[in-house]
Amino acid sequence: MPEFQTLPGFREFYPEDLARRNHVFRLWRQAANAYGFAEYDAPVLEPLDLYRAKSGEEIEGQLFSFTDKGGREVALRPEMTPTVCRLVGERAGSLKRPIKWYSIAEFYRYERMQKGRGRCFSQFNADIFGESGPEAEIELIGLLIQCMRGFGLTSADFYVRLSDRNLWVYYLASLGLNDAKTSAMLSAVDKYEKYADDAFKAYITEFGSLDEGLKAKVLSFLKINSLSALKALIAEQASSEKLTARLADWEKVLGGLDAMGLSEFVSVDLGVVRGLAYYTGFVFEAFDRKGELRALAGGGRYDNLVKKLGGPDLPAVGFAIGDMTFGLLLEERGLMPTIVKAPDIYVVIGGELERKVAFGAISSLRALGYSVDYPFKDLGFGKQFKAAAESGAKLALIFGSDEVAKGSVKIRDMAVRSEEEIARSELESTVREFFSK
RNA sequence: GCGGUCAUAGCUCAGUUGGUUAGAGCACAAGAUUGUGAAUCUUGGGGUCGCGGGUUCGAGUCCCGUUGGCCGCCCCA
Repeated sequence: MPEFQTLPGFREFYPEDLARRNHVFRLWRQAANAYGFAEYDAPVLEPLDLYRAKSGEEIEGQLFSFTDKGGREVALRPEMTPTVCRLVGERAGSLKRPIKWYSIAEFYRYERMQKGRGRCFSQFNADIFGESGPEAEIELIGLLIQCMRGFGLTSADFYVRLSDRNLWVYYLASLGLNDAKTSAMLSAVDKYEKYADDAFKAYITEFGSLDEGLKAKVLSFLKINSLSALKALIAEQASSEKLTARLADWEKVLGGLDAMGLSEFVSVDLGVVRGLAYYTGFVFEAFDRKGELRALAGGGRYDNLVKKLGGPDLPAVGFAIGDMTFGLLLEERGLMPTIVKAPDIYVVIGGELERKVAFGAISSLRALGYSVDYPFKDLGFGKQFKAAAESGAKLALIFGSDEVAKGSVKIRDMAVRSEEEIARSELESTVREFFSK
């Protein structure tokens, strides 16, 4: 056992682990690029107040926070949203809209570890600022789906549950609930899937009782799982113009996603409201179809947050995918590749004299961008060919005493085990030709 | 913050009612092998048995504590 252990909940990435992480990041970047999002990054350490302002004082218990040597209260970032709100807010006046940004970054939360959750993790974050209409939701949900589809996951593997806090607020208002009751009821809705009727306990504690008729209406709304069911319920209880008007936004979002060919990935599901109070419209979460894992991704509209954090009034919608649960899903589906780091070329060297000649060729091939490896110590040819085969190189070059004396080099195609002797002057062009096939 | 469970080599594990110097496979390295491919054989490095205390003539083994892993609860931006 090493004297100094890794801090609890932190991860180390040995080369194979990092190769897998890089693979995930690369496909996320590819998806974001395809959707026209620009990548940004920002400090890992932020003023503690940034998170207090967004989430309240109680957030501090779950942060890696401390006082720095200048007496500043700081925290390792637990999420990207406040940071990106600041970045965009500061330059909102000069950024072309819509502002479509993404980042891939590591985050830190001081909490208990569980499957799919650690104290440090990476997230892909994507946000659209400056568009209040549902067009932003279409684009963002499309990107979310592509971020998973790009790995070979299908609609049999995951889906996005789409809901809307506006609908809930309008609906509860039409049932006569005030703001306090609405917020308590949303919290109950959020918990209903897990706790069933017990989810209403907090509401009852706070407001004395829960009318059975009201509860039935809330439950029937919560169980809506299609646009037609939503329309029917609203038509039946049409007591709010806002509700009816909101249906047009739903038509747009679902219609847009359908036109993109993505409707099989999206379910209407008003049982999702997300716990966070700052969401102001559509909210969505991605889950594995089997329901074995915690949420893969989550997001929604937060039109008031940029302003709340000191920026201009700027509508926004965003989501994040965490790397831990997503990685578990890829592994379960056998979609996490075993990435083997192999050089293009392995060089077999006869001895000390030949090594000097070989170094010239190695250096020039490397300058051309080929990945070239060779043994540090003089080894028998048998060992070297074994090493060449184990390295995974596609080509082996042989600088033995015979070849060096003749000014030639043998070039061996490792896959078909065929060899050809060429003049050293032809090496670069021969290699180039081989790899262009 | 709470509960359950586990901890022996880089990895997977064995280790008798407590008894000599803690083992195996895989992996790694050297040699057999100074001109050709994942084999084979030989050899080697690598352990304060998570850490600390206790019981005992004697602890990897039993007891207590602690740290860490895993699983769950709370929470989940």
